[in-house]
Amino acid sequence: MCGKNEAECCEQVEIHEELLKIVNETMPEETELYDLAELFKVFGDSTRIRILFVLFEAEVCVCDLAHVLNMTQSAISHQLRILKQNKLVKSRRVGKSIFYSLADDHVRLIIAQGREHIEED
Amino acid sequence: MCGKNEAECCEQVEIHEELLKIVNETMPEETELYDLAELFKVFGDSTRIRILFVLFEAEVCVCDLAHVLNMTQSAISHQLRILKQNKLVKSRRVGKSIFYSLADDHVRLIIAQGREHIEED
DNA sequence: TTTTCGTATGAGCATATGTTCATATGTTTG
DNA sequence: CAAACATATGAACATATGCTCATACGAAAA
Repeated sequence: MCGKNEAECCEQVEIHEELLKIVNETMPEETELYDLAELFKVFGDSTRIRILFVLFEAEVCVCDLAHVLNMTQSAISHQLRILKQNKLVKSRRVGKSIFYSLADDHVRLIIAQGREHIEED
Repeated sequence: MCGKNEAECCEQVEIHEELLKIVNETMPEETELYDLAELFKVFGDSTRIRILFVLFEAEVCVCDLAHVLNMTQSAISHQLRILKQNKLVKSRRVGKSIFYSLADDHVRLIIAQGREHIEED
Protein backbone atom coordinates (compact mmCIF):
# COMPACT_ATOMS: atom_id res chain seq x y z
CA MET A 1 0.00 0.00 0.00
CA CYS A 2 1.13 3.59 -0.44
CA GLY A 3 2.00 6.43 1.94
CA LYS A 4 2.59 6.17 5.64
CA ASN A 5 -0.22 8.54 6.58
CA GLU A 6 -3.39 9.88 5.03
CA ALA A 7 -2.03 12.97 3.32
CA GLU A 8 1.09 11.27 2.04
CA CYS A 9 0.56 9.24 -1.08
CA CYS A 10 2.60 8.90 -4.21
CA GLU A 11 4.60 11.85 -2.92
CA GLN A 12 1.75 14.14 -3.87
CA VAL A 13 0.23 16.18 -1.10
CA GLU A 14 -1.37 19.32 -2.54
CA ILE A 15 -2.82 17.61 -5.59
CA HIS A 16 -4.25 15.11 -3.21
CA GLU A 17 -6.12 17.70 -1.17
CA GLU A 18 -7.30 19.42 -4.33
CA LEU A 19 -8.61 16.15 -5.73
CA LEU A 20 -10.43 15.30 -2.53
CA LYS A 21 -12.17 18.67 -2.61
CA ILE A 22 -13.25 18.40 -6.23
CA VAL A 23 -14.43 14.83 -5.82
CA ASN A 24 -16.43 15.67 -2.73
CA GLU A 25 -18.14 18.42 -4.69
CA THR A 26 -18.98 16.46 -7.80
CA MET A 27 -19.55 12.94 -6.50
CA PRO A 28 -23.29 12.19 -6.26
CA GLU A 29 -24.86 11.07 -3.01
CA GLU A 30 -24.40 7.49 -1.89
CA THR A 31 -28.04 6.80 -2.67
CA GLU A 32 -27.74 8.02 -6.22
CA LEU A 33 -24.55 6.05 -6.81
CA TYR A 34 -26.29 2.96 -5.57
CA ASP A 35 -29.37 3.59 -7.70
CA LEU A 36 -27.21 4.20 -10.75
CA ALA A 37 -25.35 0.93 -10.29
CA GLU A 38 -28.67 -0.77 -9.66
CA LEU A 39 -30.05 0.58 -12.93
CA PHE A 40 -27.10 -0.56 -15.01
CA LYS A 41 -27.18 -3.93 -13.32
CA VAL A 42 -30.58 -4.37 -14.91
CA PHE A 43 -29.06 -3.84 -18.35
CA GLY A 44 -26.26 -6.22 -17.45
CA ASP A 45 -28.02 -9.44 -18.35
CA SER A 46 -28.44 -10.72 -21.88
CA THR A 47 -31.89 -12.13 -21.21
CA ARG A 48 -33.17 -8.75 -20.13
CA ILE A 49 -31.40 -7.10 -23.05
CA ARG A 50 -33.13 -9.50 -25.41
CA ILE A 51 -36.48 -8.76 -23.81
CA LEU A 52 -35.87 -5.04 -24.31
CA PHE A 53 -34.98 -5.57 -27.97
CA VAL A 54 -38.29 -7.32 -28.50
CA LEU A 55 -40.12 -4.49 -26.76
CA PHE A 56 -38.33 -2.04 -29.06
CA GLU A 57 -40.47 -3.50 -31.83
CA ALA A 58 -43.82 -4.18 -30.24
CA GLU A 59 -45.95 -4.43 -27.15
CA VAL A 60 -46.08 -8.14 -26.30
CA CYS A 61 -47.46 -10.48 -23.70
CA VAL A 62 -45.35 -12.66 -21.43
CA CYS A 63 -46.32 -15.75 -23.35
CA ASP A 64 -45.10 -14.35 -26.66
CA LEU A 65 -41.89 -13.14 -25.10
CA ALA A 66 -41.22 -16.60 -23.75
CA HIS A 67 -41.90 -18.12 -27.13
CA VAL A 68 -39.93 -15.64 -29.20
CA LEU A 69 -36.92 -15.83 -26.90
CA ASN A 70 -37.28 -19.56 -26.48
CA MET A 71 -37.35 -19.42 -22.71
CA THR A 72 -39.53 -20.51 -19.82
CA GLN A 73 -42.54 -18.37 -18.93
CA SER A 74 -41.26 -18.32 -15.38
CA ALA A 75 -37.80 -17.10 -16.32
CA ILE A 76 -39.27 -14.33 -18.46
CA SER A 77 -41.71 -13.36 -15.76
CA HIS A 78 -38.96 -13.08 -13.17
CA GLN A 79 -36.95 -10.81 -15.45
CA LEU A 80 -39.96 -8.69 -16.35
CA ARG A 81 -40.47 -8.09 -12.67
CA ILE A 82 -36.96 -6.68 -12.39
CA LEU A 83 -37.41 -4.57 -15.50
CA LYS A 84 -40.67 -3.20 -14.15
CA GLN A 85 -39.32 -2.50 -10.68
CA ASN A 86 -36.67 -0.35 -12.28
CA LYS A 87 -39.23 1.37 -14.51
CA LEU A 88 -37.74 0.21 -17.77
CA VAL A 89 -41.01 -1.40 -18.83
CA LYS A 90 -44.67 -0.97 -18.02
CA SER A 91 -47.55 -3.39 -18.28
CA ARG A 92 -51.28 -3.45 -18.89
CA ARG A 93 -53.74 -6.26 -18.59
CA VAL A 94 -55.87 -7.36 -21.54
CA GLY A 95 -58.12 -10.16 -20.42
CA LYS A 96 -56.01 -13.02 -19.21
CA SER A 97 -52.86 -11.68 -20.81
CA ILE A 98 -50.55 -8.95 -19.60
CA PHE A 99 -48.83 -6.86 -22.23
CA TYR A 100 -45.46 -5.29 -21.64
CA SER A 101 -43.93 -2.28 -23.35
CA LEU A 102 -41.06 0.15 -22.88
CA ALA A 103 -41.54 2.65 -20.07
CA ASP A 104 -39.68 5.51 -21.74
CA ASP A 105 -37.05 6.42 -24.30
CA HIS A 106 -34.07 6.44 -21.98
CA VAL A 107 -33.96 2.72 -22.47
CA ARG A 108 -33.38 3.08 -26.19
CA LEU A 109 -30.80 5.81 -25.68
CA ILE A 110 -28.82 3.94 -23.06
CA ILE A 111 -28.68 0.79 -25.15
CA ALA A 112 -27.81 2.82 -28.25
CA GLN A 113 -24.87 4.38 -26.41
CA GLY A 114 -23.79 0.96 -25.25
CA ARG A 115 -23.86 -0.39 -28.80
CA GLU A 116 -21.81 2.53 -30.04
CA HIS A 117 -19.20 1.83 -27.42
CA ILE A 118 -18.74 -1.83 -28.16
CA GLU A 119 -18.71 -1.22 -31.91
CA GLU A 120 -15.55 0.85 -31.69
CA ASP A 121 -12.63 -0.73 -33.52
CA MET B 1 -47.64 -22.31 -19.53
CA CYS B 2 -49.45 -21.16 -22.65
CA GLY B 3 -50.37 -22.81 -25.97
CA LYS B 4 -50.36 -26.49 -26.73
CA ASN B 5 -47.97 -26.19 -29.62
CA GLU B 6 -45.46 -23.74 -30.95
CA ALA B 7 -47.66 -21.57 -33.11
CA GLU B 8 -50.53 -21.44 -30.67
CA CYS B 9 -50.07 -18.96 -27.91
CA CYS B 10 -52.48 -16.55 -26.30
CA GLU B 11 -54.83 -17.36 -29.15
CA GLN B 12 -52.70 -15.26 -31.44
CA VAL B 13 -51.23 -16.99 -34.42
CA GLU B 14 -50.56 -14.44 -37.17
CA ILE B 15 -49.28 -11.73 -34.84
CA HIS B 16 -46.98 -14.36 -33.49
CA GLU B 17 -45.42 -15.13 -36.83
CA GLU B 18 -45.16 -11.46 -37.66
CA LEU B 19 -43.41 -10.76 -34.37
CA LEU B 20 -40.98 -13.62 -34.84
CA LYS B 21 -40.04 -12.24 -38.23
CA ILE B 22 -39.50 -8.69 -37.02
CA VAL B 23 -37.54 -9.81 -33.99
CA ASN B 24 -35.29 -12.03 -36.04
CA GLU B 25 -34.55 -9.09 -38.30
CA THR B 26 -33.80 -6.53 -35.61
CA MET B 27 -32.32 -8.59 -32.82
CA PRO B 28 -28.51 -8.24 -32.78
CA GLU B 29 -26.23 -11.25 -32.96
CA GLU B 30 -25.76 -13.40 -29.86
CA THR B 31 -22.22 -12.09 -29.55
CA GLU B 32 -23.32 -8.48 -29.55
CA LEU B 33 -26.08 -9.14 -27.02
CA TYR B 34 -23.56 -10.80 -24.78
CA ASP B 35 -21.05 -7.97 -25.17
CA LEU B 36 -23.75 -5.39 -24.49
CA ALA B 37 -24.78 -7.09 -21.28
CA GLU B 38 -21.13 -7.45 -20.37
CA LEU B 39 -20.58 -3.73 -20.86
CA PHE B 40 -23.52 -2.71 -18.70
CA LYS B 41 -22.46 -5.19 -16.07
CA VAL B 42 -19.33 -3.09 -15.70
CA PHE B 43 -21.45 -0.03 -14.92
CA GLY B 44 -23.51 -2.12 -12.53
CA ASP B 45 -21.29 -1.76 -9.51
CA SER B 46 -21.14 1.29 -7.27
CA THR B 47 -17.42 1.01 -6.70
CA ARG B 48 -16.72 1.18 -10.41
CA ILE B 49 -19.24 4.01 -10.79
CA ARG B 50 -17.43 5.94 -8.08
CA ILE B 51 -14.10 5.34 -9.80
CA LEU B 52 -15.54 6.70 -13.01
CA PHE B 53 -16.86 9.81 -11.27
CA VAL B 54 -13.37 10.52 -9.99
CA LEU B 55 -11.94 10.04 -13.46
CA PHE B 56 -14.54 12.48 -14.76
CA GLU B 57 -12.60 15.14 -12.89
CA ALA B 58 -8.98 14.16 -13.26
CA GLU B 59 -6.37 11.64 -14.31
CA VAL B 60 -5.34 9.87 -11.11
CA CYS B 61 -3.09 7.09 -9.94
CA VAL B 62 -4.30 3.93 -8.25
CA CYS B 63 -3.02 5.07 -4.92
CA ASP B 64 -5.00 8.31 -5.02
CA LEU B 65 -8.13 6.49 -6.12
CA ALA B 66 -7.83 4.15 -3.20
CA HIS B 67 -7.37 7.05 -0.82
CA VAL B 68 -10.14 9.24 -2.22
CA LEU B 69 -12.63 6.40 -2.28
CA ASN B 70 -11.41 5.07 1.05
CA MET B 71 -10.81 1.59 -0.27
CA THR B 72 -8.01 -0.96 -0.49
CA GLN B 73 -5.45 -0.58 -3.24
CA SER B 74 -6.16 -4.17 -4.17
CA ALA B 75 -9.88 -3.66 -4.47
CA ILE B 76 -9.39 -0.59 -6.65
CA SER B 77 -6.82 -2.37 -8.78
CA HIS B 78 -9.14 -5.31 -9.39
CA GLN B 79 -11.91 -2.96 -10.52
CA LEU B 80 -9.60 -0.91 -12.70
CA ARG B 81 -8.66 -4.11 -14.45
CA ILE B 82 -12.30 -4.72 -15.31
CA LEU B 83 -12.79 -1.13 -16.42
CA LYS B 84 -9.72 -1.34 -18.61
CA GLN B 85 -10.61 -4.69 -20.13
CA ASN B 86 -13.89 -3.16 -21.25
CA LYS B 87 -12.12 -0.09 -22.57
CA LEU B 88 -13.83 2.36 -20.26
CA VAL B 89 -10.51 3.61 -18.93
CA LYS B 90 -6.93 3.74 -20.16
CA SER B 91 -3.68 3.94 -18.26
CA ARG B 92 -0.18 5.27 -18.63
CA ARG B 93 2.86 4.74 -16.49
CA VAL B 94 4.68 7.66 -14.90
CA GLY B 95 7.61 6.37 -12.96
CA LYS B 96 6.37 3.98 -10.34
CA SER B 97 2.80 5.20 -10.58
CA ILE B 98 0.18 4.32 -13.12
CA PHE B 99 -2.32 6.99 -14.01
CA TYR B 100 -5.80 6.13 -15.14
CA SER B 101 -8.20 8.24 -17.18
CA LEU B 102 -11.42 7.85 -19.16
CA ALA B 103 -11.02 6.00 -22.42
CA ASP B 104 -13.69 7.95 -24.31
CA ASP B 105 -16.82 10.04 -23.94
CA HIS B 106 -19.34 7.23 -24.22
CA VAL B 107 -18.75 6.65 -20.55
CA ARG B 108 -19.97 10.13 -19.67
CA LEU B 109 -22.94 9.85 -21.98
CA ILE B 110 -24.06 6.48 -20.71
CA ILE B 111 -23.86 7.55 -17.10
CA ALA B 112 -25.61 10.82 -17.91
CA GLN B 113 -28.48 8.89 -19.49
CA GLY B 114 -28.64 6.65 -16.47
CA ARG B 115 -28.83 9.61 -14.13
CA GLU B 116 -31.61 11.15 -16.17
CA HIS B 117 -33.57 7.96 -15.92
CA ILE B 118 -33.35 7.57 -12.17
CA GLU B 119 -34.09 11.25 -11.60
CA GLU B 120 -37.54 10.93 -13.14
CA ASP B 121 -40.32 11.65 -10.67
C1' DT C 1 22.26 -5.11 -6.84
C1' DT C 2 19.36 -4.74 -3.04
C1' DT C 3 15.64 -2.14 -1.13
C1' DT C 4 11.59 0.48 -1.42
C1' DC C 5 7.49 2.02 -3.41
C1' DG C 6 3.34 1.57 -6.47
C1' DT C 7 0.60 -1.64 -8.72
C1' DA C 8 -1.17 -6.26 -10.31
C1' DT C 9 -2.94 -10.74 -9.45
C1' DG C 10 -4.35 -15.41 -7.74
C1' DA C 11 -6.84 -17.98 -4.07
C1' DG C 12 -10.45 -18.05 -0.81
C1' DC C 13 -14.76 -16.62 1.08
C1' DA C 14 -19.27 -14.49 1.50
C1' DT C 15 -22.90 -12.60 -1.04
C1' DA C 16 -25.61 -11.81 -5.23
C1' DT C 17 -27.87 -13.43 -9.30
C1' DG C 18 -30.47 -16.32 -12.91
C1' DT C 19 -32.90 -20.39 -13.84
C1' DT C 20 -35.92 -24.25 -12.66
C1' DC C 21 -39.68 -26.38 -10.26
C1' DA C 22 -43.80 -26.23 -7.84
C1' DT C 23 -47.48 -23.57 -6.71
C1' DA C 24 -50.31 -19.36 -6.04
C1' DT C 25 -52.99 -15.52 -8.05
C1' DG C 26 -56.18 -13.55 -11.18
C1' DT C 27 -59.26 -13.74 -15.27
C1' DT C 28 -62.30 -15.85 -18.45
C1' DT C 29 -65.25 -19.60 -19.94
C1' DG C 30 -68.40 -23.51 -19.42
C1' DC D 1 -68.97 -22.59 -9.07
C1' DA D 2 -65.44 -25.31 -11.36
C1' DA D 3 -62.11 -25.69 -14.98
C1' DA D 4 -58.79 -23.68 -18.00
C1' DC D 5 -55.56 -20.33 -19.13
C1' DA D 6 -51.94 -16.51 -18.47
C1' DT D 7 -48.96 -14.75 -15.29
C1' DA D 8 -46.57 -14.19 -10.73
C1' DT D 9 -43.82 -15.82 -7.03
C1' DG D 10 -41.18 -18.38 -3.40
C1' DA D 11 -37.65 -21.98 -2.53
C1' DA D 12 -33.66 -24.30 -4.04
C1' DC D 13 -29.52 -24.74 -6.57
C1' DA D 14 -25.58 -23.55 -9.43
C1' DT D 15 -22.82 -19.91 -11.00
C1' DA D 16 -20.97 -15.23 -10.86
C1' DT D 17 -19.10 -11.41 -8.46
C1' DG D 18 -16.52 -8.24 -5.15
C1' DC D 19 -13.52 -7.90 -1.42
C1' DT D 20 -9.54 -9.48 1.45
C1' DC D 21 -5.12 -11.42 2.10
C1' DA D 22 -0.82 -12.75 0.60
C1' DT D 23 2.33 -12.28 -2.78
C1' DA D 24 4.38 -11.24 -7.33
C1' DC D 25 5.87 -7.78 -10.65
C1' DG D 26 8.13 -3.44 -12.24
C1' DA D 27 10.42 0.87 -11.76
C1' DA D 28 13.24 3.97 -9.16
C1' DA D 29 16.45 4.96 -5.42
C1' DA D 30 20.14 3.69 -2.17
